[in-house]
Amino acid sequence: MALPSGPVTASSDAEAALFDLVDVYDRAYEAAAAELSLSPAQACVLGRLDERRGMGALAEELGCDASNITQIVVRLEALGLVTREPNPRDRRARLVARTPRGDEIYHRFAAAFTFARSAVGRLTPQEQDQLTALLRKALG
Amino acid sequence: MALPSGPVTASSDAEAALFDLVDVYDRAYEAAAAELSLSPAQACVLGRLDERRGMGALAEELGCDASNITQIVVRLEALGLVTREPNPRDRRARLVARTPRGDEIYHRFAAAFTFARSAVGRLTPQEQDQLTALLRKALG
DNA sequence: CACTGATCCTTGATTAACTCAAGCAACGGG
DNA sequence: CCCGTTGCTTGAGTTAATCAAGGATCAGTG
Repeated sequence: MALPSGPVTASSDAEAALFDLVDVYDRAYEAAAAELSLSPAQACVLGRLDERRGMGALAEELGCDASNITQIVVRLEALGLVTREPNPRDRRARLVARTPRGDEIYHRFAAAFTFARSAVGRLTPQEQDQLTALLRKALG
Repeated sequence: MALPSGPVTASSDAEAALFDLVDVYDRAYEAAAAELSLSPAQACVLGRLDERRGMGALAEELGCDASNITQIVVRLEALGLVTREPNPRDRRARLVARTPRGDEIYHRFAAAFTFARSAVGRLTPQEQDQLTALLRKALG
């Protein structure tokens, strides 16, 4: 289990609530991945492959070094969850795509990660809209 | 940079907003730690040492194996940020405490981690209360 | 007091994530 | 046909995390 991000001593209830949310969210994500024997990073990459895409695009979107993506994709490939096809338009590049098994595992992961769904589900539709608006405003 | 926790394809705006919040929060935490040449895990442990405490208490609070804490604390000790004193009441146990330098570094970290503070600061006091209530309800 | 089992922590081994530096191959403009 | 750039991989090194095993100490019991 990754150590939580915080808390820095919260100076308000709202900050403390934010921290709790982040902590529970992250732990739930990790637990859902673990149910399918995935690391959080593997689940994350798998989740970005609804469309096939290049290694570089993944690295940029995820804000990490390309070599990190290489490593994670190699492991996903070894698990039979993705393929790396040559890109016909550019022979330097490779297109990563989920296999049928990758699709299945990912869907099961998405089903197992109930936290965000059920958290939102505890709110009325109005409250959901309120929350969305408040978070968007807070995010600036 | 740790890969983000999600998104699982969000089925509502509220879920997407939750994900965005968690992502930005985690990245900000990591960036603040990096400013002080700390890993997120080191910052996390340092933040739990306002009072001196045992290794086991840290492991339990953080939900990880004791040997993980040993490792992190050893590095913090090598950096001169914490000490491991013998526990006079139990010679098996050791009490971890921040050094003055650990205090200083941690306070600088807390100052650098502005995300939660400034996010909440973008809201009026009423909105802050609303947000807190909504998050608490969503957390169940 | 001596035993016994539990507790506290460390060590060692292993895996994964992440970063950086270096390199290869292919692209594309002159 | 160069040559700089781009896309990705490889290699080396650090950290985090887990598990298994072990040493030392404690605490209760006979």
